Amino acid sequence: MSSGGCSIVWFRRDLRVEDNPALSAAVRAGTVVALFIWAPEEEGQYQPGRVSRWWLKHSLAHLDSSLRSLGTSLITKRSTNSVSSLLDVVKSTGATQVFFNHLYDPLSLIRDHQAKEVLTSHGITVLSFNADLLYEPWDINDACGQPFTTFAAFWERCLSMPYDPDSPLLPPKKIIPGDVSRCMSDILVLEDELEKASNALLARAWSPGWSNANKALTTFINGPLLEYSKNRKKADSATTSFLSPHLHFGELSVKKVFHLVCIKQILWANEGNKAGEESVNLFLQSIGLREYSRYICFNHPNSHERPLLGQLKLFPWVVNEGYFKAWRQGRTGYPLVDAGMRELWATGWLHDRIRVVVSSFFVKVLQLPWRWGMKYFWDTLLDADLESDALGWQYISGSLPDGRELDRIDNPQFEGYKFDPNGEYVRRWLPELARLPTEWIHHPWNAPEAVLEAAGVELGSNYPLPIVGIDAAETRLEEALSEMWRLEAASRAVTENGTEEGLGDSSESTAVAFPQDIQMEESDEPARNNSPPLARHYQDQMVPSITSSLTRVEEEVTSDIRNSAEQSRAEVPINVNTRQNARDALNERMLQTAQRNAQLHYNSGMHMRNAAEDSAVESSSISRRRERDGGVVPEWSPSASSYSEQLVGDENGIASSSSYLQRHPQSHQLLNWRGLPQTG
DNA sequence: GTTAGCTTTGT
DNA sequence: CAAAGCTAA
Repeated sequence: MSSGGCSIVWFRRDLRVEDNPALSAAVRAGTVVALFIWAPEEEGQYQPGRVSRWWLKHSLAHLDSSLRSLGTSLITKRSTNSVSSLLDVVKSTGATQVFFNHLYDPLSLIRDHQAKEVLTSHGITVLSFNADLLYEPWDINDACGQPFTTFAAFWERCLSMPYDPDSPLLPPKKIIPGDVSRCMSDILVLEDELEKASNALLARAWSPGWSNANKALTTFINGPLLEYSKNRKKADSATTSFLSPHLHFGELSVKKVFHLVCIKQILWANEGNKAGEESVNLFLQSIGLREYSRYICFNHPNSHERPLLGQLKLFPWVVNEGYFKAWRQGRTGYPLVDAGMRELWATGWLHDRIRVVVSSFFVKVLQLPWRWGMKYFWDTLLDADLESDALGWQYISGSLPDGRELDRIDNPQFEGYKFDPNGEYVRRWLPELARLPTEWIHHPWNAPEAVLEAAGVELGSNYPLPIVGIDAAETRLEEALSEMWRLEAASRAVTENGTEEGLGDSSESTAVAFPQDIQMEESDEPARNNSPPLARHYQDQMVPSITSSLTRVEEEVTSDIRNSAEQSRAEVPINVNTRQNARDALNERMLQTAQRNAQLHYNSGMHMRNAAEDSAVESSSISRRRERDGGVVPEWSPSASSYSEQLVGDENGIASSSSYLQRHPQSHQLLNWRGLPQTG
């Protein structure tokens, strides 16, 4: 009956009332319906894991109570199709506008575009905003108007932009509720009975919710931030910001973090506090990496499943589920790695340094396919974040132009003495090694028999011997790299012979199916210090097949692939599965469209900056403009869009695109590791 | 104390 | 590879 001007605010990973541009815009426009849609099936294989859902549950409750104190409440919907649920809510509330904030992961890019199209075709006004980043990805380009391809250059540009990030918005003082009398909330089941027991521990260490996020920020800025630079090497870290899960769910605005931290930096700079200034720079850099992860994802929407440097597609990963299991359980025989993996399993948390240690070990010593590791992180981390994790794993696995070289193996023994010099971290998480002297704690396999005996360590029985020696790993890695170059040369030869699709298309991601039985057996549970055992309930995190399912059409195909992959899992196919190719082509088209449309849809919601800044984008990709809601809204047209095509890369996707490589002088460093043979 | 030359590290 | 850190004259 009411509301000519009822607006829906579609909350996603922006679970806050403060500095939430979509919410503020809706409040300004009139009555408001706050909506959250839970549609995990849409995320394909990246459905949130147990701890992630635990966080979400509490964050939503917190948001709801904040909204209630402002005059409305959160409508929740359980759905398998966000867009149609959105439309249902529009109809049942009589809303005329839908506002939401941007996301940059590949699935959201497509879904949000669909949402915009469908709603617009129903005569609904849709506006979207930047709530997640300091600057939108399309605002950060090099001198030629191209996206950056190395982090340092990207971040330097961000920090020297001619205009500051928007200042944070205050929370609304009051919200006038829309008419939801015909719109019932669904109860969301984000945690089942078995999981409750496991999750009970989490609440001791973490407090989800936007106002708790603000408290965590204040605590950090007034405390550990000052020593951030000094402490960053310690595995045992009460010294990190602990903001990542808050940031993942958008409980905390990055713009606000940036703002407050910069103010602190100015203060310290005035006092001549060098250490403080340095700490702020380092902390901001980690914020920058988060920005960069979105930037990479937007520019290369396949980066969660394809290496950005093409030759990695042909790397002969070791497909060994035994290794994978040992890694997950913290039974690799390398104490620092094992301690990290057990901490991850027990708490859903890992210091950034240790994430690098365990993932580097995974990729370089075990030589397992990095996407397996990434998926495991996704399932177990409290702050699991697709964009950040993709960036991290690509960095580790040598598939970024500015990442670590693949042939440099980090030795967990030496890293142990660097990050955990007194062995305290290892002792906390590996009780079976607790009595070992520090001298041997990071390499028990070298310890004299008598020492081991005195410490109650029986290698091979209560603590494993290293499952792979570092020397053996180095040898195998070199061989693998030669093999990769051999395949790469062969692939190039085929392509140059004029064959349409050569080897190059048997992408690594499709060749290596994810193991199906990721759950750990009860009996093999790693020992854990004095925490009560967590109930093992992992079915909900069972890993599906290899592909991201972007569409329903595709999901059908996916199950076929799963079956065929079962049979030949250990093989890196030499020949291209034609069905797979068709799927890839479909994906490619979807993504191209999505990219193009993302360009459109983001442009249409963005706050206009100064004209000069925008003109580059506008002139290349926008042909018409029209007025809407008093704002100038650019409109995209295909004929004018060379820009978005470049973002996608060539027909082979991001990974193998020569254009990507061409823009990377450094990539050739990768190509030249130790003069590996280019042929045979 | 300084510094060339080597090792480590870094997104 | 380049910058930073370290060592041995």
